[in-house]
Amino acid sequence: MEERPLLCVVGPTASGKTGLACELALRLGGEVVSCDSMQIYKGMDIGTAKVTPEEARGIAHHMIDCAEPSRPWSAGRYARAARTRIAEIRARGVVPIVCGGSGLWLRALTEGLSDIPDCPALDHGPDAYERLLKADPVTAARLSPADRQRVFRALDVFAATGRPLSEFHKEKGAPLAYTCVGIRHEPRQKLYDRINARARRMVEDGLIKETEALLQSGLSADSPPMRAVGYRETCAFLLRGEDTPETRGELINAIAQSTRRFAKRQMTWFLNQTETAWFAPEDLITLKNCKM
RNA sequence: GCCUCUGUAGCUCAGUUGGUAGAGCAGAGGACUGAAAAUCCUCGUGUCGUUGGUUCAAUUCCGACCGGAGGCA
Repeated sequence: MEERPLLCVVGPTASGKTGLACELALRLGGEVVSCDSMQIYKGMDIGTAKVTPEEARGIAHHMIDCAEPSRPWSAGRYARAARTRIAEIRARGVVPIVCGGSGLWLRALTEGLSDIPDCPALDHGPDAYERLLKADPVTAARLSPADRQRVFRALDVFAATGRPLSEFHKEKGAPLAYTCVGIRHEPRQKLYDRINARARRMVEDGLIKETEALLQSGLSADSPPMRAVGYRETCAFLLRGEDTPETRGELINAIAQSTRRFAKRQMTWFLNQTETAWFAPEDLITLKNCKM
């Protein structure tokens, strides 16, 4: 079978990726493969804006609800699973359409990551950076000592394999043939308006109950999924224990604000780390009206 | 009407024993190889409310006026 480049719909949160991916799938006879580091988890629906049946219009979606929030996935695990799934979809003669806003996950899927064994996450203590300086000076040089997450990761790799992370990075992953189309709202305020409205809708649609249920299932408030935009703020709201119209308004504002910042980071990634063909939402309306 | 406090960056405020000012938040830009919706880096000139006075020099001291808060009538 001919391998057409993998079509990927990218862009910041709330830009309209889901709608575009479904529309394309409908026209191309495709199925959607999510590339979203939070929609992968069960029980996180409202806060991650997962596709609803109405939006999906019968289009099959993959790589959603694959994991329990208590057992977080990694970009590497996602890439392996998604590549397998994409191969299966293609084997059926169906066009896979990737849709998502998780930059690193998309890179892992499309470009591949270096082949590094699983390394247990350890607590490397306050002098982590000093130790990394000795173990892996190359990685240490490009990291800020304050970037504990990356410093710890580099030490994890060294502890588990005895090799510096920078050595692994010299061996690139295996890339796929792919092409990215992105949705870009200009001026940015247009996107922000959508984000603000969506934050409100999420709370109205039951984000608080959803978060409560996750916490009651035993998920810790500082587990990676609970630190996601929306859930983090809702946990703080729940902890405060005051549910009034005012505190709800504050919650909505807090969620909208961190979502805006998140969207900005996503745009920085896609603009600078990927080669994406950008379309304005207006152009996509035209696209929808023409025969493909 | 009188008295007291107050007016400094979009917001909350600090400060200048008189030499034109700085934090947090917000915002902007950036980085990014298994937590990535994460994590981290960089960026602050603003008639220091207005207007007179004192002074070599006032945002800083004094007066008046305007806005805000409180108190007394």
